[in-house]
Amino acid sequence: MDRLPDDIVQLDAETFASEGSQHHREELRLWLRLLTCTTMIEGEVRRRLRRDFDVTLPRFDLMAQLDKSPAGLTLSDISKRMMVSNGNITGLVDRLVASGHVTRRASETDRRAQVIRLTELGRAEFRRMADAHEGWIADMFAELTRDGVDDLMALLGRTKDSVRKACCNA
Amino acid sequence: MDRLPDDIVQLDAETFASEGSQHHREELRLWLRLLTCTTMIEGEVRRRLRRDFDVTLPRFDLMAQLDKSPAGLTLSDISKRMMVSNGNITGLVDRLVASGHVTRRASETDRRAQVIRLTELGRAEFRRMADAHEGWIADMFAELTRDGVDDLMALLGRTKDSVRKACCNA
DNA sequence: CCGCTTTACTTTAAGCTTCAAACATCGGCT
DNA sequence: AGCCGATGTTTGAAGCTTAAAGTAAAGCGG
Repeated sequence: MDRLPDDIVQLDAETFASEGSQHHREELRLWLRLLTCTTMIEGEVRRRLRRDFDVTLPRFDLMAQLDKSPAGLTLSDISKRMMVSNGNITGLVDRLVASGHVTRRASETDRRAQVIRLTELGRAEFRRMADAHEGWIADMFAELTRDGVDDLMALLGRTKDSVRKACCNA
Repeated sequence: MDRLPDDIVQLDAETFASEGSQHHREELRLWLRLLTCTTMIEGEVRRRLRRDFDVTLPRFDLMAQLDKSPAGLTLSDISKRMMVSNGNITGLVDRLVASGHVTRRASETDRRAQVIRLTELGRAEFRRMADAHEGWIADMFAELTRDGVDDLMALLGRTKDSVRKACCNA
């Protein structure tokens, strides 16, 4: 019987009126923390890529995708994998072609599509950057234990599934 | 004495030639997964903010900071809290002033600084958006258990500390 | 009080990003 | 063959973002 007042208090506090119809504070805090972690790492990687290799993060990311697919990728492929809009990729590729890091060539099977590939220069530069990059990332996660890394990996896997369900309702 | 060979093997594997000087693959995969989660959520939030409220994510984020600080914030405060460059905030605030969502006023104690505050319109609109936003986030994390949320929170807390040490060497 | 460093902000150039609209091509269907 | 919805790409406008350089004011140590 003396449990009830506690529940009421929780819903009745001033937080209720000012916050919204439900208390999803925990998830919100979780999201903000997730965003903070990503922003911190991303910012540092961006800074170091520019400082050490004079390259932007989007250029690096695009080259990373191409490095994983030696047969080449279409603009749409790249767009899906990088999770950015397709119009974005057009300009990014334009600039990478101009600097000699990638090539565009017409697809042989689809006259709408173009296949983008790393040039030798592009691949060589990417390898150098990727080496350094891998070390930076390792450093940033260095304080996590082996189990910490595994646990985080698993939890983020579940998060990804959860987000996918909520967004694509699939 | 028989420890030595193991260390050599570690550096001598074929991963060495193709990957870099150490195998930090796990951390790299973890980072990519973290980035994927954030990108998915951020993209969906951006899309919904635009669709339902015709507002951009940076504008929403800035208003969120101001909502948390009713006394107002200087441009530098905002810049630090949002973890974006200071030049960025100038333009963002300009546009928010133009649309009547925030006010700039000179600081009374520091003639260099300006205090930015939400207007009544800004606060009202932010509240509406924040309500919806909180629900969206809750939905996206809905498949995580209570413990999952707590564990993730804790692990990301440790990650944040680790990143901070690696970046600011402090 | 002067000079120096730091802090607050603005400006510019270059690049990134999205969205929406336009266009070409593809593939299936009749 | 011809239509039609889906897919691949480009374009343009608006806005976001950073880095770097510049101005102004604050604060500190002589």
